[in-house]
Amino acid sequence: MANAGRTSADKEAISEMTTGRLSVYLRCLSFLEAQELKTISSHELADRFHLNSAQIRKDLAHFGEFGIRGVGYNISLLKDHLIKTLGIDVRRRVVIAGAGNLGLALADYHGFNAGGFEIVALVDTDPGKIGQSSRSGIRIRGFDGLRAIVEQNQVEIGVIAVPAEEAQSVYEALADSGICAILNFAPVQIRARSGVKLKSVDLRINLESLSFYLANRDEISCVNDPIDTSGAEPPSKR
Amino acid sequence: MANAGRTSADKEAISEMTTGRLSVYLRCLSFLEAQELKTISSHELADRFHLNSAQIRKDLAHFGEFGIRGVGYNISLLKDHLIKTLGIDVRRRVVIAGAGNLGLALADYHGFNAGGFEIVALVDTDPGKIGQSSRSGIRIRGFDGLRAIVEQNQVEIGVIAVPAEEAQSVYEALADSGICAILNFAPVQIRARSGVKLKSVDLRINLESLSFYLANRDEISCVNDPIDTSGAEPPSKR
DNA sequence: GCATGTGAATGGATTCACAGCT
DNA sequence: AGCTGTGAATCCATTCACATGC
Repeated sequence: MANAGRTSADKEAISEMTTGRLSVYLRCLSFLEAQELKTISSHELADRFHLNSAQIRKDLAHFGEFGIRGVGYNISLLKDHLIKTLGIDVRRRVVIAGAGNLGLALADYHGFNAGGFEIVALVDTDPGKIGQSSRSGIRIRGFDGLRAIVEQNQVEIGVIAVPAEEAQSVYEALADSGICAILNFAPVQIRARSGVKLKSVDLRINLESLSFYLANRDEISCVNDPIDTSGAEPPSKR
Repeated sequence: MANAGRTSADKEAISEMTTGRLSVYLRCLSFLEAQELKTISSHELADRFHLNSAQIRKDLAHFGEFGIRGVGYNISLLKDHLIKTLGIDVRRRVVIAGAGNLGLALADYHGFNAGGFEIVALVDTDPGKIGQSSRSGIRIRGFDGLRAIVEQNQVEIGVIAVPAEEAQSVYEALADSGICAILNFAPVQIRARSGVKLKSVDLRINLESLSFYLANRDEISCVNDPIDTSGAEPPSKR
């Protein structure tokens, strides 16, 4: 297949700030495409979705020249490009560790079961849960069977949805099973091994942040925020 | 009540980066307190939890002088101080809009029902759901009754757990009902009104970020990340 | 001596503003 | 003309390093 410009093969070290925004742009583009729009300028995109046009251009420019000067960006072309860049043009299989409330909800969460992602199983140690299914039909299997599940289904992503105390050992087990990208929902700082990407989301922190606002709003210049786009840690300052 | 040093009454405009870390420090301190430790230096705290000691000191210094030079910080004193600063020394009541998978899971999620937060109800428009309860017993009530629920229970925080299309109007309804701090899980950029704090969490973005890593790991200097601490938007650049 | 609290220095990320292309 | 792509400028966050106080 002929590939205009470069592929994403330049090793410029893209920041997570940037990649997070790529996801946002992808959403915006899908929305616009659904409205039959053909092209859009970075300016209009910025206006519509409360973004900054220069930032959009800069983010996109990391991955090749994709706009047309004087015109803007072709919506569906750019969308496809972002899908490829984000690696969700191929199916990414996911296993969720922990079939508690959160794990079950994530398994049935539409955003986790569409657009390139497929949850192949939940795993849990509780014998009472094993063999059952989530509402939408994702099987709950034994935690022991993890490695087999991962191998048979080519699972690439693991989600940690277990209590804080177990999170570290579950991380290890997921990593041992061959998974090398892990999303952690337990409220602990997991000690990550190199080569196994870790991303942590702490739901409680967000509530606490709102509480802080409520407690201090008089003295605070109220600032609202866009979708959370994360920050990265300094390259292994061990 | 005598109040050593200042209270949090200096209007220095604390960044959300900072407040997010306060939550992290609070976790760490609770953990240490459970181990009967009495004091800790910023250095040791940094070592144990992979943080930066100067940053810890700077973050804490925003809220008064709380350490003792040559010694460190008194763990339980500092912990109490953080709890007050974060405003979770008083009970913060929460209502969740949307009794789908995510809403139900959040309602039963331990982190949302402890440490100062109390979920008083789920609300939904689906008549089939109204009257039922989540597994842990949170009632599902009609969306119409929102205002009454908010007033009777002094609800301060709203959580949006509805599909993207409905998120904006649910935001408006929550704001109209008197709530002024809202946590949004729908994958859309909500247009916030001033005076009503909005924080958005996009779960899908995190998966996409991992997918990006998988698709580009060869060309990327693998960097792992700490707990997501969010970023704030420029002060109303309307 | 040791650890805090903080100005100064560094490092990133965002924004500006314009050269260059269509 | 209009809009992209990008160096330069700005802003903000993190880190350093030391004066200050226990």
